[in-house]
Amino acid sequence: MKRSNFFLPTLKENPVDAKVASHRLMLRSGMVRQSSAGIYSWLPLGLMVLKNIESIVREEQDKISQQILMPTIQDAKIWKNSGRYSDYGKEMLKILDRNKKELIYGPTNEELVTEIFSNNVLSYKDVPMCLYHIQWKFRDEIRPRFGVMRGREFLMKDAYSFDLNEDDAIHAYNKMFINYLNIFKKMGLKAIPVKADTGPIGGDLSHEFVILAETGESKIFCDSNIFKQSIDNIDYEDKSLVSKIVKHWTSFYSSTQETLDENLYHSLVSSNNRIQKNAIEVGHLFYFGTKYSEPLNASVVNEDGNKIFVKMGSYGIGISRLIAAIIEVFHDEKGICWPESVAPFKVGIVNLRQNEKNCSDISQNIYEKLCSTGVAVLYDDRNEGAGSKLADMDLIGIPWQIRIGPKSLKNNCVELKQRNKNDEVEINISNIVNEVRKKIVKQ
RNA sequence: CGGGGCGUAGCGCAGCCUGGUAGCGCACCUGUUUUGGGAACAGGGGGUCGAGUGUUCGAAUCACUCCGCCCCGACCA
Repeated sequence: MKRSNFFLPTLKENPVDAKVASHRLMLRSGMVRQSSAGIYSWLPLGLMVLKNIESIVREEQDKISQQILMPTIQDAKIWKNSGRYSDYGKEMLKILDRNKKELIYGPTNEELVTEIFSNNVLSYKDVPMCLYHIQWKFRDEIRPRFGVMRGREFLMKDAYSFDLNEDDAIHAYNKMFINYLNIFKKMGLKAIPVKADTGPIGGDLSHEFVILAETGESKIFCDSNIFKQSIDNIDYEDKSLVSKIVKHWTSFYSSTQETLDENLYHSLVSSNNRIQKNAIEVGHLFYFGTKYSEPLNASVVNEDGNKIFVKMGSYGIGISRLIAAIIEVFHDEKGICWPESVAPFKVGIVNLRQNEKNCSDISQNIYEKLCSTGVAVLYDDRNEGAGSKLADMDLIGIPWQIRIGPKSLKNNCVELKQRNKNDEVEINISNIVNEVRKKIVKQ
């Protein structure tokens, strides 16, 4: 993509309403624009990142679940049947259609997915089943803030598992647990599972996945050893291995403010391993058994011919919130520093002297070669001052920068710089494309 | 929902108290000179002053009503 053709309205100055780094940087880098309180439009750069995160989530979830797509608008009736129509209260956006039929804009999908299941799955032979979808949700938050971190409209991946018995259901829960660790790892994040409150979703087993960040809205308490643990891809059908891994991860004390047991915390974690920090919640697992399957009559007939209600769990990841969380973790005073896996472009070319033919020819040439090898590259071909082009490139956070100017062209070289490192290296023009490709593949 | 604050050009703000032709910086357009960390000069465009009602010869400015947005508290991916 050439910058001159790319819709990227960056801002030099800080919007006064944006209080946290991620919000400020998302506005300044032209990723989003606010449309209403807690409601945002996604501009090309922001949408690219959103799609990248979505792909990572999809790739992993496909290993243990099947993707569907449910509507944003739901019939209020199923919410009345589950009893949540009133429980959810004012957070739920209620709508009347032309026939005065009551609809809602979905804040989550337990009811709807349960209805789909109950209407279409009748036999124990069709479970276990796990379905997920990635869809916009709306929760009429009392106070939306911090940009997409706590928007009212947000993109969420939510998965739902259906099992015959509690043992199988826990296995589904555990698979999701490990799947989440892998998802966040792929985004360069160190997410930690925290024992959690179940909130209005309900149930008795629940973990939040959180990312440590100054601006996080919840406080967590945990054992620092949890950060030293690693996760690998595994065979999800190996029930005992899955359970063993989850047991291992949950053996380290971690809790939110709400579930903190101070005595237990102090007895299990030595004082120099205790971490008490702000964190951003980016994922949540719930096991809630038959809480929805009973009222919504989601049952299957088992081997003995008896009708049994399925045991369910639900599992969310805040896709749009993750962007904010990633920026909170990966930024500096100049702007965003994207992890490569989610970066909108892998490489940015900064032509420092657009109106010198030599610089422009070489820039254009490198740009074309990188494009033709499938590298996502943004070429800043505008006729702007070098300073402003460099500052802009730093702001939008592309991981690799190729800087092309007279200084190094004298040596037949261009400069390669990693966004989050200070050193830049001169590389011969004839090698630059291969060098960059090697670095990108290696990561 | 309680408490506080703010709505004037795309962004940041002044003007309002004390009513009298709507301003500044950045951004944008044209031209020239520039170019290694957000360039300089010259010229230019852009506003139903959040909306409505009232007071007045006259309202961005005063009064009332409504709306929107932000911040602080109790809920949540």
